[in-house]
Amino acid sequence: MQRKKHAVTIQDVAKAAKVSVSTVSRVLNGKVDVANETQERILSVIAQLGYTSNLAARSMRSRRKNLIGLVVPDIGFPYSIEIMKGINRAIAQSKFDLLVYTTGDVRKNGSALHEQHYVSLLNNSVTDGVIIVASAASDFITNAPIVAVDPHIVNPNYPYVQGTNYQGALEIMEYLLGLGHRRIGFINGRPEIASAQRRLEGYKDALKAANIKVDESLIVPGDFVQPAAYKSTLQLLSLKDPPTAIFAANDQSAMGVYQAAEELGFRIPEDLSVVGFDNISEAKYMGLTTMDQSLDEMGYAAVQMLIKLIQKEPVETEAHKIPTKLIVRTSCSKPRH
Amino acid sequence: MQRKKHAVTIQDVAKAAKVSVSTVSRVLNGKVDVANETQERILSVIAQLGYTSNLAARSMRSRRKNLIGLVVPDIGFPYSIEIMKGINRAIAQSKFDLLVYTTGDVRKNGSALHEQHYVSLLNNSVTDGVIIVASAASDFITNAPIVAVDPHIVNPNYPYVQGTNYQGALEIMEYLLGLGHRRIGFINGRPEIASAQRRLEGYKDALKAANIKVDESLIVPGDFVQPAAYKSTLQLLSLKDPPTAIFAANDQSAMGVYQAAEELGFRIPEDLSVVGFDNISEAKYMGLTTMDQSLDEMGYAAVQMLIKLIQKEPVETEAHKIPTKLIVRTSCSKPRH
DNA sequence: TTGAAAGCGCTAACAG
DNA sequence: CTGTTAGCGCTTTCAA
Repeated sequence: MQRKKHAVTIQDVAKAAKVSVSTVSRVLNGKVDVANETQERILSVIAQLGYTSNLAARSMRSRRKNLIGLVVPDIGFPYSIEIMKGINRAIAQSKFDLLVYTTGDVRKNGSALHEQHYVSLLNNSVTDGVIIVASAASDFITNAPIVAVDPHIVNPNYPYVQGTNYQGALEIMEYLLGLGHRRIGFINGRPEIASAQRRLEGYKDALKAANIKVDESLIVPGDFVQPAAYKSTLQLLSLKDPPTAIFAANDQSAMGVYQAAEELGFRIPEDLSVVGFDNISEAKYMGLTTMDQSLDEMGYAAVQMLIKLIQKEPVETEAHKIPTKLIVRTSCSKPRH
Repeated sequence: MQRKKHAVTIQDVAKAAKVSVSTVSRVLNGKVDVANETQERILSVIAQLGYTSNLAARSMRSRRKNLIGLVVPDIGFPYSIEIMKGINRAIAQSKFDLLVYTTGDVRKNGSALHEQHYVSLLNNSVTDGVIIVASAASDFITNAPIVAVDPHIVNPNYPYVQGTNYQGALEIMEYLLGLGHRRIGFINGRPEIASAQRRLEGYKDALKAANIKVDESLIVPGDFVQPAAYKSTLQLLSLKDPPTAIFAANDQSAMGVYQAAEELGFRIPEDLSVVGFDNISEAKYMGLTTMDQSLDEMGYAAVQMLIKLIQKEPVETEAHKIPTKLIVRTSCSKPRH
């Protein structure tokens, strides 16, 4: 059974070591001006009593906490997980620890409105800086620095890290066009989100550059989720003149495309070439080509950036762009006529 | 640019609303004894100033924080991620939020020794209770409750949740023995960890029950990681009388088995049946059979249990056992003679 | 219904 | 080198 002792405080330690609390505080914070003998006595008392300083109290008084905050709506979502992997990697190499705050569900606390709340919660007290994932706010009021990863809005007024969505979309299209595809379907993302907008722009611009008229009937909703993409793909593939290739705005929708294509008896990639934005580990088994958005690199870069801000080192003012990369594990096919 | 205003405190709110801090605190905490008029005035000032209460200060004074803590060494590791998925699910349904503390790397702060530290850090200040993953300590001193998920040691002195490792191993063996396998290799886990010990026991007991002598040369180290399992599998498969099936103690080592088997030209499952403990999403593409440890269920159950403890509701004193389940996506083969 | 004041556990001057 | 003291921002008696 866990001992439910009343938590031992710095006072208890001071009393037991027969010194004042300030002396204990000094050894706790590694100040040099403490006699060796006293220091050892205090240390041994601390060990003996199993004392751990009170996070809340300490945070309230000291400037530096060596703690970085992360605000995510949902830590079980693959998207969040990828970003967290990168953040974790960077944290492991740093002297900072990480405190992740989550409500477990975007809907539980209507994220958009409450982002500011959570950021303040951490940043005004326990954290030296905060990373916020997929933020929708255009502004944040904090005294400690903040860095956003893949913000939803287009030009936020705070430092952020994002992928090269437009460039990536261009590359996907160049790849497909290079194989000879002329009718390429596009499964759109959530239209209000910046990254989805950029991907769509890339799709359109690539077509224009190739002198192919944009056929709006080939652009269908997907909302970044599988069911919507599935439905849209069924629709796309039953056109009189169906596309020979499909570009899905993210990994979830690529899965939806796969599901629909399989159901209709289309083989991938022989009958239908599919490229999905974001990365899917099973992609190679499904014949999909993917455009890796390197979410983990974004998380990694965000931590680096935040640490610089915390240490007041210079940071390039322009957004950190993390390059996307095309992963052709199973080649797409040329269109059949 | 983020406004770096000095954080707005309850004092600022009080001043602006022309009331005392205690009155502000009252409306903040939903006390009833506040005049409607005052209440509304304060609320509007709060909104206007963008006030967020200081987590640290608040934690110091109040008993209930509606916050659950989670201590994990590494949030980028698949094992941790699975558990966190379940925890996230449970948190989403509850009124509690989650605060995850991680150093990013087991090695960064020699976990075993520091677990107590991190638990106290959270539990003595900001959280109402803590979940600790893969704990190695046999005891914890805290004033708030704690629940361990998959503890490393055998009989910890605190509430915990774990899988049915022994039972699962038996089932795997019964499955393989039922197919006719008689020489079954075992890739061991980390021998000091309870779950690995139970899996090995299951392996041995199943053999004994089938009147097959345990051949120690078929039990090889794997340490729960791919490289070690890979090496051991090479060794196993080059015996004069190699096993016809291999039972890997976890998913990572199953990957190592796959890699080695592929390299030596063994086809799975035709030439070699492989069952791995824990779950691998690509398993079905690789011909592997898996025993799902349901790490996410363990995380989910841990939250449920912790919430009951926090609310001082009764909890079965005996450990929560989460059943493992065999996933036969691609059947193993019968041994060839 | 409200305010004044005490104090949570800690750090940071300032004396000695 | 060490102790005394003053708060950090908040909740919570206790009076008014």
